[in-house]
Amino acid sequence: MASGRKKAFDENTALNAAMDVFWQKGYVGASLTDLTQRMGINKPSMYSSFGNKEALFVKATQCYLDTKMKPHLDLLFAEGVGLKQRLKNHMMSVVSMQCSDDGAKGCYLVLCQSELESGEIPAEAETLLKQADAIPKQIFTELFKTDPESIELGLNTKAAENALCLYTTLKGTAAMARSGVDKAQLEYSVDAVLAGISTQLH
Amino acid sequence: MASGRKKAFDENTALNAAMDVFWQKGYVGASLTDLTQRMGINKPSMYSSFGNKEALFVKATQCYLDTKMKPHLDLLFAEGVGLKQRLKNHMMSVVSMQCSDDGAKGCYLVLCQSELESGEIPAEAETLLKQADAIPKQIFTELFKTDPESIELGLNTKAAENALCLYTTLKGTAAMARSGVDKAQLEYSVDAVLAGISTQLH
DNA sequence: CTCGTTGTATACCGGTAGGTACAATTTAAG
DNA sequence: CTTAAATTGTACCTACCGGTATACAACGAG
Repeated sequence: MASGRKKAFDENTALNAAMDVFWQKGYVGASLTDLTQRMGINKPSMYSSFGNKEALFVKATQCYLDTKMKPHLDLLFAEGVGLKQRLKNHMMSVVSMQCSDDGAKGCYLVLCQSELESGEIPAEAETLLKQADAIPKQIFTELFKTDPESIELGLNTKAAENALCLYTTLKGTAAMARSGVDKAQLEYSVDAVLAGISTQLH
Repeated sequence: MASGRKKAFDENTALNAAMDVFWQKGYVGASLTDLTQRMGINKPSMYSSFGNKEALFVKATQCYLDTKMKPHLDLLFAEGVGLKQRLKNHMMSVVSMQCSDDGAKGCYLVLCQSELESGEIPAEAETLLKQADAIPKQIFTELFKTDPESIELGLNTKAAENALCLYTTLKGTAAMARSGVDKAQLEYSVDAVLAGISTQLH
């Protein structure tokens, strides 16, 4: 009996705002004052809705993976597009987001990496970040191994190797974007890497 | 008259220790407790010798540029070595350092980049970091423009463009190394980029 | 030795971090 | 309207941040 006062804010909207703050400042750099202000709520509301800063970070990270990272990965599996073009589309999509003016910049995962290494991020969030970090690697490798076009081109033997090369290059673009490198330069880099791989395999 | 007590520590050793801490944790992440503990001194000694945290950071960053960054750049100007080989030596040297077990990892400049963007680094240090960030770019461009072999290969017209590509790729390797990518993979990436550039120019 | 100078050690300053106790307020069931 | 459950805002907790006042220890000149 009795079901209490209604929430005066939307949890999902608030979570998106928190994601942006973490994305801009990292886990340690984002203070509760920063977070709650941008979320439009006060601290007790945050604690009752999300648990604590760590739990909020975990949920915000999951939100990033679902809404920001997945669209890029989907381009790798677009139907009716050749392997090479899909790879390019995928990488250019990442470059494009990194260089856009709206929203936060830089790779969420790369941004948190230094905090991971110095042990400033709690255990549960650390596990999630490491799992998320492994996703593109797995997908790239899997794609190279199972894609018909890849096998036809004789790429299967060097699949893992090439997947790793693309994956590392892709991760690099995030750091470059955050260093103020512009879009054209990044696209040129992506082209160069793709050309390099083609050369080595033909 | 009277010349006071002698210092019980070596300033240069202490500065190197401070550099390592900043390198691992960034400017904001490195607390005075972290710093002074690793430097083997207490806070008043640090303040009397270096001024404050900001001044210490500026000196530590200068130390990084002189002792860590310069050796890599020197490889670009080695005598009796071809341009392509010098570029490769230079990039592999960076990869090698990033993947070594001793000392801190990652690019000092990339590490501090997020703090730069969120305005957490004081003005003087910010200027120094931005200048340092521009050095490799300038050197790469200059090298492409003035190197006889480069001109002979007809690279001069696309010099700046290629320099930027190499520069961005190089910066990317630092982020990759910090993400746990191993040495062989990074070397493979460097090879791919160099191959890609050769393809585009011949 | 005395004395001024310099470095070291401890304890402390105001400010802010993450987190919480508590009272006031809103809601719906009875 | 009463009442119990849930959310809200304010004020506060301890811990640590960068920075410093102060007392003490080590030195060299005279």
